[in-house]
Amino acid sequence: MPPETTQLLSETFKLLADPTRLAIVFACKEAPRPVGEIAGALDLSQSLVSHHLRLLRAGRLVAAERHGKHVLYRLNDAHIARVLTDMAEHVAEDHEEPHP
Amino acid sequence: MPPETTQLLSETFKLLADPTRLAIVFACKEAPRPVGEIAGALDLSQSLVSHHLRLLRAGRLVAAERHGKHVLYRLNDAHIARVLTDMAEHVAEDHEEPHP
DNA sequence: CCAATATATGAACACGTGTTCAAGTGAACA
DNA sequence: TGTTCACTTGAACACGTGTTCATATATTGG
Repeated sequence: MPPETTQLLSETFKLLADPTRLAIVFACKEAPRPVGEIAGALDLSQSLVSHHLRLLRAGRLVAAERHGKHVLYRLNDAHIARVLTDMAEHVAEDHEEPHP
Repeated sequence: MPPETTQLLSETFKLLADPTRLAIVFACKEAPRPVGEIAGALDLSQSLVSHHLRLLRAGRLVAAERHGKHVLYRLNDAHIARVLTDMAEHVAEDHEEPHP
């Protein structure tokens, strides 16, 4: 495992490591959504959502596409969706240790 | 998507969001390894590795098992391994935009 | 071209967290 | 039993980063 790969990987995980940003990612998981709609749905300022989307786009977790006045954001590829699903399943598993 | 789920998910991703910690996780991906061996392989202090493993264990990303003097650490479940694999594939994809 | 809507950007503040150094447990073997 | 090896824990420092407020860019309609 080369250190530069570890570095890049950790930076990508870092993008999912903030609750607000993660909520934004989930918000455009099913269908591409414009910034304002995401902000409205999550009750966040447009500015904040835009800042986060900028980072997410830089890390290639989401992709943007312009439609008239709106800019639609979507997940970048299937890997991301799978990572989200698998990690969601992980945390969904119950935390119980078997009772001795 | 309930906010508490988003919170928990982001905290889990946060554990993978540090290069050192991520390297430690990868170090015990194939086989369970004692702390000292991980520290040696990655050229980190035992203290630092132990601190990180504590967090990783709290987040149930790794599990510990005592073998005599040594404490062996391994990945907690298959979800984690899959998340690592998928994300590694994601970052491995080339960053090229199609040339217009 | 001007107004209006939608998104992006910049600066600055407040806060969490990775790291180190030092000292504390705990198991094993003589 | 006491010494040594393997690991854990605590305190303290330095640094990155999420958020807000204010301002800038871009695209459509009149």
